[in-house]
Amino acid sequence: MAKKVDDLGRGRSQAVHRALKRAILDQALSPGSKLPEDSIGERLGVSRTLVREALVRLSEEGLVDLRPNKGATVARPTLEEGRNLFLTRMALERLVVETLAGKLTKEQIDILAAHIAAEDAEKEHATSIRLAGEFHTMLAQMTNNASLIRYVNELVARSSLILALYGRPHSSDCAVSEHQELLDSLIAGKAEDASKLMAHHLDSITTRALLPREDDRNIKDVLTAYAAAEGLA
Amino acid sequence: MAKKVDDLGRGRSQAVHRALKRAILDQALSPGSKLPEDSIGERLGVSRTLVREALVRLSEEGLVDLRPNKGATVARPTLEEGRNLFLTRMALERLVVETLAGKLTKEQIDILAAHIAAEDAEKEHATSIRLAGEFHTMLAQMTNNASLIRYVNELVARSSLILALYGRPHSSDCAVSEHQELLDSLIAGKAEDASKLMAHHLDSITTRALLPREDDRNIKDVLTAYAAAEGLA
DNA sequence: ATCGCGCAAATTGCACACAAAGGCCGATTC
DNA sequence: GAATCGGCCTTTGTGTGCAATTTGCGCGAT
Repeated sequence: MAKKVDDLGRGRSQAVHRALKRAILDQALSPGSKLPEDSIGERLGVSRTLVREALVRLSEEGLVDLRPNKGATVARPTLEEGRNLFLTRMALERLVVETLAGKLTKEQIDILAAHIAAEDAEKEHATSIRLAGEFHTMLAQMTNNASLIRYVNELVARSSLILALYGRPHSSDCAVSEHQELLDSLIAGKAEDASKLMAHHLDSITTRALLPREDDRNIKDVLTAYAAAEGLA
Repeated sequence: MAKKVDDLGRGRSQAVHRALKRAILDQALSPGSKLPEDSIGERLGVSRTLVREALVRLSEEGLVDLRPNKGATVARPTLEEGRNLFLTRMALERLVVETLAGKLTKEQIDILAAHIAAEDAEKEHATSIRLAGEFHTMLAQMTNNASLIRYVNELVARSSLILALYGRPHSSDCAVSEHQELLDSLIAGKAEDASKLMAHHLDSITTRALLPREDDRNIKDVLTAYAAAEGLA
């Protein structure tokens, strides 16, 4: 799944980067967790230097917060940031499907169809989330547009964080049927339809997973915000 | 111009980052230039460690290429990457103006109008390019959408690189009149118009500065590429 | 004269050591 | 008894040294 192009870069620092990224996306490290340089380095068998480099990269990707003299923590986006992020994501992913509509090769279609099948079969929630995200990154990948790929990857990754924080426990975050419909319009070459479907799809996620439970979610929100401000948990 | 949020982060490493970024965008360091860690550090009065951190950040922003064991060079995007980049930029900046249409405060309008006036008055080419870019980043800034701001900033910066490499010497890269029209539709709250204008505006840049003169541009292109390969200016 | 081999210089990769800043906890004072 | 001050301890910030890799050059062989 990790692309070859990611494997270039400087050897071990990239390895640390991937390890941490994976840990964060798997929620082995939950948002807000402290990320002390030396304990991470110790655990991974490298020096602080490399951990530091990885942390800088991760902060640049928006997955960790890096506060001066206070160290790194797993990013804890606000609900507001989350909504804005999905807005940005929508703009970019619309470009993705518009670019792809009617241009998919047979091989690509097969890959995507297989992936959707895998999503459909998956039972475990965490894995299911990862697969859903991968569907989006795979689409981006197929555009062959480097900056687009990069940003969509980043945004999808951060979306995981958002959903981890604010998502409802068992909302099927990406409806598999929507992925299938999307693929169908892409094959049919209906760019406009695909764009609309993607917009609707992402909008569904925000309304389905983020918006509802506004009342008690807000309470929790406010509490955690203040807790952080006071330096509590 | 540099935002406060950029000034947070770790003091001196950020300073190095900004210095290099500025140098690159001003074309004091032209695309393809080598960026040895120690000579930069010596020049700026810091150690390689900080330079390294800055280079990692810059590579993450796509302004420098970082190749394993081969060091850092100022990024040298291909023409293809350039076109893709502008495609991505278009998607995001359409979101920017759609978000902003009819929502600008009086203060914001004044700031933008003043900036356009400054652009209009500017005679020097390099400064004029910078101002034109700043107009776009200012717009993004006003959306208050963190990820959107970040990406537009990055893309605008990289656009400078592209234009430096492939732009025609005296093409007015951003027609000031187009900025004015854009602002007018934003004030009028015509989101659709603004979006179209932005798309047209960016498309103009690519066709005006990138696409035309395909023949001799290609020649020059090949020449500069080979020149760099041979270590010539 | 050209090609190839190998050594030397330059540059990066990485770790460690020291300096400084922040946080925690106990002591002291009101 | 609570609040504040002070010092220790933990964690980050930064410089430097050494090993490894790459690049460039020169010498020798064909």
